[in-house]
Amino acid sequence: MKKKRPTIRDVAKLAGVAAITVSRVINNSGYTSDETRDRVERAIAELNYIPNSLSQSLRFQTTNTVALIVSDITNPFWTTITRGVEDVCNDHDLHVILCNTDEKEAKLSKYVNMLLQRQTDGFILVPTSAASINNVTTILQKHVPLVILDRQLPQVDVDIVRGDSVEGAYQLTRYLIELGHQRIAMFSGPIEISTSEQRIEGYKRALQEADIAIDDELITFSGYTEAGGRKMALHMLGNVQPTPTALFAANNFIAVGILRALYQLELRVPQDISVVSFDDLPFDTLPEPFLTVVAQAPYELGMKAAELLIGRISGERTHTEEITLPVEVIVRKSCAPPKSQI
Amino acid sequence: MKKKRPTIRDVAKLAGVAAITVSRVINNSGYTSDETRDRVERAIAELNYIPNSLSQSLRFQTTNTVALIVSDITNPFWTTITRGVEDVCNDHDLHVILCNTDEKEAKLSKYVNMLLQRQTDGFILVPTSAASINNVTTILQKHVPLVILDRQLPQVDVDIVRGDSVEGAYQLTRYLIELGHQRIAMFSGPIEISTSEQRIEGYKRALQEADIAIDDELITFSGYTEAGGRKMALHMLGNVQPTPTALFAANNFIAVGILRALYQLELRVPQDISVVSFDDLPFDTLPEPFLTVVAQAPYELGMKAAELLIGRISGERTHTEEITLPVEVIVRKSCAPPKSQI
DNA sequence: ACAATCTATGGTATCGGTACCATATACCAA
DNA sequence: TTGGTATATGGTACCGATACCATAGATTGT
Repeated sequence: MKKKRPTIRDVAKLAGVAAITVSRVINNSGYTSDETRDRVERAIAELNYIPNSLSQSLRFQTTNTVALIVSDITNPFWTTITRGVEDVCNDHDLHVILCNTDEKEAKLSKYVNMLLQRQTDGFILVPTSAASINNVTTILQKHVPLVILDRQLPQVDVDIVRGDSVEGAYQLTRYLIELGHQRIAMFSGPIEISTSEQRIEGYKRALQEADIAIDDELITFSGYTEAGGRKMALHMLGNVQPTPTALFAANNFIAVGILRALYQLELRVPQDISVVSFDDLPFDTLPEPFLTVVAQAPYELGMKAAELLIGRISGERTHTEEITLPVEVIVRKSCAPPKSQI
Repeated sequence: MKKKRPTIRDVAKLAGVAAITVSRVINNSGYTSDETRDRVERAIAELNYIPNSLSQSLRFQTTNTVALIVSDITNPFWTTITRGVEDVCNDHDLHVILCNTDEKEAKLSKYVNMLLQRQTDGFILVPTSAASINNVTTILQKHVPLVILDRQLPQVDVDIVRGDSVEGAYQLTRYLIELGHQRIAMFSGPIEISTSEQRIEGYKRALQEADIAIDDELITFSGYTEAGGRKMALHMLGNVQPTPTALFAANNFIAVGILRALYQLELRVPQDISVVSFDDLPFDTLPEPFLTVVAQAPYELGMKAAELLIGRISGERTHTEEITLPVEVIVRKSCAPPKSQI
């Protein structure tokens, strides 16, 4: 015997007016006499009435809600992006629904369907793999605004915001080469994801420019996770000869796995081996950050994506945009010249 | 000239049946002949129809949505809680809306109002201060299920899940005392928050038991932030005499600020000064975590909160529950006996 | 053979808020 | 006085899905 929440008609009855009059008072639209306004306001206060935005959304065909679908908010890279998206959206009275896919295509599909059913006004989405194209086209078919974040999808004409993976990987690899490294291992993320490919591309380009032969044995793949990094590091340092003198982690969590594996192998960083990472990791080492990284600007990525999306939603923009934000190498203490050269 | 999404009536028209028949096909309710079912399914496929859950929610008076309101998902403590909540909710086909208050009462109010208007089925909420009681009663007045997380509010009869702050602070302080520390500084969070009070209470109790006089100069307050920790540490070590030999951070972000301040002051941890923290901080120092902490189990906190909430929503439970989860001291490397005693 | 039951389908009202159109009074200008 | 406009309020339909009741043919039991 739960008491039902009061509706606009309950307020109207109590105030002795029609429902539409209450609506006018609430929204300050049309004409209302001071006296009626007063009575209505008293009735609203007495009943503790709040309007039901479900019915408003149903009428207006808009929910003022956008979805942000990322892989894993446990990673500070994504939480920072999230804050960027939220801050911009809140300024525009848009609410953000946050979803984690854990890089699973099935979870992505589930969320996309759910969110479409709920009449979400727009999507900011991180594809989990090339297969995400199905979900992307599902959204576009329904003419719902969509911005892709971080990872490219081939052959879809859609807005995208991302960091410059190729350039970042290139610069970081060059940095290692300039320190004297020749055997640099690349610990990549999943093979079908564009950021993986592009980071490998930048890595290869830097090697080629320096006339260093590319050894495919030095490139391995796994998830963008600590467990993946650890596994790859243990394998690489146990089985590949000659042993690499520097390790390139394709993201921050992979770097964590690598560092932990190296510790277990009793290899010191940077004295015995150098490590660099794509993406920064706050508090990677206290009191001072330790990892040399190429950092994207995640907050700005989120902001830009939100701005693009809002442009679409408002209808102010109709041409597709591809935004690539610059990255920055931050040199810290995880690298040294290779051991043999010291 | 945006094309409108197809409705159930469009499907019905195309299939040559009534809307209600389409509804029956979709929901597998009532009777439908194989032939009709076929026609309807073809029509659904052709139009790419998906049902509008807004109207369903309006009818059913339920949205299958719960809100999780925390202070800041940048802090891994809250993201981990979030994952616990999400995992349980997803198992029950509930969707989670995540909101950050940044510890600001105004943001909390804004979210609570918005979420109530959207007919959210339940709330899991971290109060920002004692003033949050207004928002809490607003929710309870509307008979919407609510579980308070992490921080107690006095004089409200409401479900709550939290870690054992008093006991945790007590144990951590005892640990320091056993190492020989007598002057232990407490870097607390905001003064009106229950976890602050309780951690101070545990700290004081341990001191009293050891017959160590409580020096109010050794207790300072600020936000649960890195900036707060830094500021408090610089003040404490510059102005208070005799200087404390051990520092107690009331949360992980305060600990970060402290460690960075100590680095700036060229004090080594633990050789020159010991540091402990409430709440763990993943990757606080790579490759191996460094801080000695008392850890709550954030994932479990989130799970428990979600379970309590679901019990309320389903109506299976009507009495209020207060759950206090145990905490655990994790000794690592940030503490040593006080310098003078070495 | 006839009622009872099963199977299949549709009409209408409803959830809560608001757009649209209608109505009615007051006031001013010509 | 007439007409036009500003002010104030209400009735009805609609957004999309579905519960409830109604209808009607097919099937079964006695």
